[in-house]
Amino acid sequence: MDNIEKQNDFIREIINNDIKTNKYNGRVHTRFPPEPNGYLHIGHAKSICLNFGIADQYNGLCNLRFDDTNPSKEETEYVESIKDNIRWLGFDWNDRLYFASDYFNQMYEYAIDLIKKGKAYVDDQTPEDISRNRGTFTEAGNESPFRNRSIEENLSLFEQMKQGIFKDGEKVLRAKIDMTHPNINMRDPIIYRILHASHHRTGDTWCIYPTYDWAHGLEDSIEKITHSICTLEFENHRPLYDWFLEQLDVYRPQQIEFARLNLSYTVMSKRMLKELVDEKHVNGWDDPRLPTISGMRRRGFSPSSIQNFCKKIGIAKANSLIDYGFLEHSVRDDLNKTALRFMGVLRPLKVVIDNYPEGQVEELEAINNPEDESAGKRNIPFSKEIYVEQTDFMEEPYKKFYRLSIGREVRLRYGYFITCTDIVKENDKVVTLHCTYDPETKGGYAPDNRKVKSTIHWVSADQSIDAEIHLYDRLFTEEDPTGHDFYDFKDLLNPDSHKVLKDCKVEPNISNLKAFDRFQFERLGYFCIDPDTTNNQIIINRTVTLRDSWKKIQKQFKEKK
RNA sequence: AGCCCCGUAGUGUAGUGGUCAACAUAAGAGAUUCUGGAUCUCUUGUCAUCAGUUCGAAUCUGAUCGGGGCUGCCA
Repeated sequence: MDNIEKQNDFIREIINNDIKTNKYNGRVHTRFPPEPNGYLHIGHAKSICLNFGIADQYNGLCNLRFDDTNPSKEETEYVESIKDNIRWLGFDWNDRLYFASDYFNQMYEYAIDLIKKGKAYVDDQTPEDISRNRGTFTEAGNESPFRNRSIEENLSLFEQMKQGIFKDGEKVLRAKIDMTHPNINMRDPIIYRILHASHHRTGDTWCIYPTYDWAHGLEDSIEKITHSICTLEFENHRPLYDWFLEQLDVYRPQQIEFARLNLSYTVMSKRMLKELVDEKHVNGWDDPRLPTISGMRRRGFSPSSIQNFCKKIGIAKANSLIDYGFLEHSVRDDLNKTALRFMGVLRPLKVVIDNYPEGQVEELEAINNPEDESAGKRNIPFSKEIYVEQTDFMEEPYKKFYRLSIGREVRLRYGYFITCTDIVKENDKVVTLHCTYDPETKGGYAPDNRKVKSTIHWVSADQSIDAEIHLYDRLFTEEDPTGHDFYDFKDLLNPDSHKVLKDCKVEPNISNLKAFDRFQFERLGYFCIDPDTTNNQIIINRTVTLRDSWKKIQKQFKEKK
């Protein structure tokens, strides 16, 4: 709560000022207005946290409103996924679920009002002519030959548009502003177009649909929004937003723009994400490699890690590119405090403890979360044959390698000290380690207080269970895959973004977990149970590795060579 | 080229005329530790440039340079 109070940015500053000057009688009412034409991504999460967060902070309200003004792109599937995602993130719109399509009648009436004021006209020009006559950045546009029709004619033509007399593209309704305006958006923008398409909610009731510019401000006005927060590309539309509401003489919210989120090594445009999904470069909208909310959930991100991330990146008007590492830090930070710990071996290497009694199985006590005592303890089975990680053994160790090697003693986490005495190779590959254990070191402590250089994780061979573990890496090989003029972003996909490990061994307690449960495999990283898990096949996704200073040492070692 | 927006450590954000420019993260060094994790300490900036206003400028003014957006019947 304290950090919420302290959170400040230029938008909250505007709100503070509006409250001070009593601009909206102290009211704060925001909205999150997704178009249901795709799945939500982390960029939307930033906007959700902003809009719902502001409402919370100021004891205001935040509406969920679907901006469904284009029937050709929108689907009910997306509506449901968006609602699920917002709820999962931890926000609630209560009973304020709205659709732009709920206001189609009202928007139509407003359009008639605008025509009656002599501020809108029906244009018969072809799309090509309209475009040509709009002018360019440096040249003014030309007025349409249909611009000065009488109000009566416009009214009747607009009525006929609504009745379906005309074909798509044959006529449009335009605002009558100024064809020489330096802001191209003000050069008689189109506010209604003919689309003989079935709408996901209104069906075939309408064949004319409002454009964004016409609809958005009206939606905000109807809902008595105070602060209409959107992204930077709408900055040049603000004069229009204000113009419409002023002409109509209705309640006026204020539009405020902020910079959208860019994350390195991924793409954040719905069009591109849809392309990746449709062309099967990824396995659906919830592919764990995608920055979609559904994908991140499946990958193992927690709602609070995403909320914290959004809070920490801040709100500003400067375009920026956030390092993917910052997102990783946010999950680690959250999961370190909350995730239960287990042991699992990704690439098993068999270890036979020669002096351990044949057939004996003992239960060893392990701590569930060293950061949270209340998480308690659990037992894990130990026996003569165990698996350790292949990478925890080196036949010819680097100078700074502290783990297993012939003659080396290490601690098995929550187990015993073991010393490697011999190795077995097949085709030059180490397949089995022979070790001895010190019975005095049960639980991981040596009575003589001798130290051991490292502690490694393990699972009992017979008592472990099999699992398929999926490892993920960045989706693209370039920091900004859309920033290249000569490459299509899909040419920059990382071919190694998804690896499947089929022979993993994990401790038996894992079988108690259910789909989407998040946990840590000690020393490896944070993981999550994949929803495709069945009774005979456990599938686990790796969210992120632990910070790995060994990787750095290794890199330095290789560079020195 | 016209209009609009933006330039503070590698990255991101704060700083709204007055102590050594703050915080987070990353990187590097050290301490500590039964996760090479976590934790703790230290190190890392011509505040885009130039000129002006002022006793005093990251903060105000102007110019320049650099980045982004805008010519859908998309949002």
